[in-house]
Amino acid sequence: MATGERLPGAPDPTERIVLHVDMDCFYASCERKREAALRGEPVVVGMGYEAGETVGAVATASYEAREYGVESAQAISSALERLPRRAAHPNDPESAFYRPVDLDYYEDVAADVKAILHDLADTVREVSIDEAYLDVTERTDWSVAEGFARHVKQRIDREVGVPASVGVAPNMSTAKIASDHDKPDGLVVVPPESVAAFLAPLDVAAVHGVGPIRARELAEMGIETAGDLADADPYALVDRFGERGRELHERASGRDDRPVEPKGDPKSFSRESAFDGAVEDHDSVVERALALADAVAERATHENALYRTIGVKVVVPPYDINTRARSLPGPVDEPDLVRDVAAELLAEFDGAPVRKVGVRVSNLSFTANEQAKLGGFADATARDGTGNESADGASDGGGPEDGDGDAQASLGDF
DNA sequence: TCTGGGGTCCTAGGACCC
DNA sequence: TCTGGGGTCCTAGGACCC
Repeated sequence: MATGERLPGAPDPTERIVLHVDMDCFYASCERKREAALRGEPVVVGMGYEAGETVGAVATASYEAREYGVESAQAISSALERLPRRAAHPNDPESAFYRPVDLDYYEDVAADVKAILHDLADTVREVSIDEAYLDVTERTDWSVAEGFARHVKQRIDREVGVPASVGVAPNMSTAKIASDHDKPDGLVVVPPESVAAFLAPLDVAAVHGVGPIRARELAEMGIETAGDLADADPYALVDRFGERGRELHERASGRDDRPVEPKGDPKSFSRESAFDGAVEDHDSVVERALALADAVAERATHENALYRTIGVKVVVPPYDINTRARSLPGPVDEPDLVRDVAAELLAEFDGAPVRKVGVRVSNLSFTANEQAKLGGFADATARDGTGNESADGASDGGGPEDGDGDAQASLGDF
């Protein structure tokens, strides 16, 4: 069996020290950072709250707002039912501050946080705007890992002013579960010898990759805790869930050999937009799609990405998701083609009621890379891409990602 | 809770190739 | 002619995550 097999000479994965850093209700924390009046109050950040807007959802709710049942992905109307706007009820503590999503600002704040993380670890995997894994095996030791993690939290709080939860474990999967375990402002350390005991009592849903559907299927198999999952027959899991089944079994058992490595180039860019209710007028749908096509193409151009596949997504009532895609002979950067192909793919849905439409480009290749490979261009325009790829200091408009040229701030006290 | 927006990975079937 | 086996690419859909 695969358990414990390693290539000769490979480092023992059980000896790694991995941190998962998860910013608490990040968008709400950012709003609080620049607006002190929001501190300690229920805050809801979302789309569709502006005057005249009707479709929208909660992106992030502060923990105070969550107490009232407001949660992310919730429809605007539901959130407002639970917590009306503070503006309309100035003296009612059972009301919330609603703020629109301001992604540019959150990205600025996130960049400050990420700079600290890169300073504190040799390897950082930025998973999303508010989440990252750090391999700190070379920077600390299990005996002082808790102090190290506390230092990470404190630096973020002191230098940026937003709270984070941190999990420490011998691998990414367990570290992630650990950071989730005591949110917000959590700090959970799970040393190698405690992994199994830590995971066993947790609900299966705590395992990354178990959503509502799989949780229900697992329950039907009598599997309710991570311990049950770890004890289950892996073949039965593979039967039911395919390769995912094996993966879930490994994660629930606290095994995860994936190295912490920087995220590679993105695989796709997409934009989508919901209508207020279902729209039957095909021209309106196409019109919306063309705007999305332009936005997607612009994004790709800006990221120096060529695309070979263009696709659309059409959501029809009640909530059926249809996707159509077409691949081109070779990679291109041609905004007009994105428009044309999108419109053609949508023709099939002429006459159908449409709730939501989206446009996507995929099969990406990055021109900066290819030019570098061809070796022709002496210019130093290195990559960037949303992920990162700490090249030498280049950062175009996209995502400033200071390559850790001058890292090593030392953490004296450890 | 009747549903926003941006992503990732996996699977299955069909076409096509050797 | 009666039907093997391996592989790749493409499309569509599903589940999940933040």
